[in-house]
Amino acid sequence: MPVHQHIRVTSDAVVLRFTAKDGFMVLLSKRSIPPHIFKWGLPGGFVRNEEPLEAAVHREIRDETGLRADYLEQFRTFGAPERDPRGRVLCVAHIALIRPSASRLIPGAGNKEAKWYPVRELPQMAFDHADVIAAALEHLRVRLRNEPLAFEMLDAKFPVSELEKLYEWLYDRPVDRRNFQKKIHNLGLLSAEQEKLKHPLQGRPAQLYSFNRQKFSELREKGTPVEIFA
Amino acid sequence: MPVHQHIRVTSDAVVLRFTAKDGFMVLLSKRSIPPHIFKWGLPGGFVRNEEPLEAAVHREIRDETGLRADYLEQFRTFGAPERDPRGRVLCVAHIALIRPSASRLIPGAGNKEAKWYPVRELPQMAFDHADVIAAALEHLRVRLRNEPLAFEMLDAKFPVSELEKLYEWLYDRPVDRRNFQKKIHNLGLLSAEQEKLKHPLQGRPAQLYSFNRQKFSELREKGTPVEIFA
DNA sequence: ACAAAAGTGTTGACATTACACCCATGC
DNA sequence: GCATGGGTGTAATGTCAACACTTTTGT
Repeated sequence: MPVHQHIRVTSDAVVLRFTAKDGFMVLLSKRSIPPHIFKWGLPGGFVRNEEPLEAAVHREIRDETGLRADYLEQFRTFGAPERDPRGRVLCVAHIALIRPSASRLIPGAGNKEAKWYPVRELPQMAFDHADVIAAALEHLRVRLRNEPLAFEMLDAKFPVSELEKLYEWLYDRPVDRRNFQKKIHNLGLLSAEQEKLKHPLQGRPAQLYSFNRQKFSELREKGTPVEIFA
Repeated sequence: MPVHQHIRVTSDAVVLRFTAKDGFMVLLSKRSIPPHIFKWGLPGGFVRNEEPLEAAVHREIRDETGLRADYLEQFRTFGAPERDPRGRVLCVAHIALIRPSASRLIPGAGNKEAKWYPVRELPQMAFDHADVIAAALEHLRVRLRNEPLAFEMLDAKFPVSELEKLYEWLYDRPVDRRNFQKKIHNLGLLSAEQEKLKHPLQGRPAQLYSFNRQKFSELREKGTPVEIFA
């Protein structure tokens, strides 16, 4: 039991939101203290001694931005010895997903200056946080093929096209609308809602669907392989 | 920058090996000090202040068991506040894979008593290490579908049946021998070797193959989806 | 009427499943 | 020659990719 070990630990989050209009956006907060003062960094910070890692992330997101993530998952710990100039600091990195309707930043709700940035146009980043974001997206690309995480980024009711565009954006390739609809409907994971999209900017209003979580669980229980996206 | 944070960090490994004869085995070392003295635990230990996480794992595996892992990958950090009675101790957990030919334990090569245990018949485990092993296997089940990690658990030259049995064991279901061969050969990832298996216990000697890593990289580069196992 | 987005069906290519017999070797 | 595991083909089915026109709405 080493008395001499001196490693500090932060719990940080790559908070992501998606809209067809803006693509994937990541929530950053401007650092107000050194090191890397005035650069942008991931919401997060030092874990308290008795605090679970996930609780720390939720607390930091709330304090720095006023938001509450709908989904949170740890994905990797960054531990390169030189990643923080203050000394050895591990970063337990999480992916947090938030629905567009819950992602509005209310000025003054958090203690820091926080802002959504397009994932493909990041500002000058603190520490190795650009790497962390890149790793988070790569992790998502793996997870979204088989896990219904995309639905954590959409509002409760959504048009199929929104889901499709999410996948198109993430894998950066065009998807055939007809084939996508066929596949997603054959899986039976979507339930049609009464309503149609109210205010399309242009064009025919879309049918709205919700994710049938129950159905998904049933398929999983039965061991049916569920591949949402190839 | 909290002077009051007091969290210690270990880097631990679920070291796995596979043979058709014994299935998946995990390398455990017997604890010689409290807490959980005389129980079995994962090889691993406290990270040094300037030491990368992976280096710490390799060092601990070597010191405790005398072995050297062929493949090492971090997969999750366990951080529940009460998981260690000594106080807050995070466990950065890794999966390590080792080939059968490199997995023989030489008594006295490590400082501790180390032993291979069948993954399905674990002894009394220290800390939450049984959970860590379960999570590692679940992680492997996801990774082995698309990543060529199975080849890190086989010797350089192996019969197809060995690969097949590895997948059968991990996913705990029978696989059709003919279909498996067809699929794996169509992917083109195996190169036939000159030799055949020398000393089969019984039956016809098997053709030996090696993993064509180059070919795999080419497919990846081209963006061809490579699904090794459904 | 025009612009914009939503909805929809068929076909050919390919991949997956299910299934049974012969082959090479050691004893 | 017998026991053991290795090697192989075909037919039916299901899945995926490619492809274009019509519908509904707002302006």
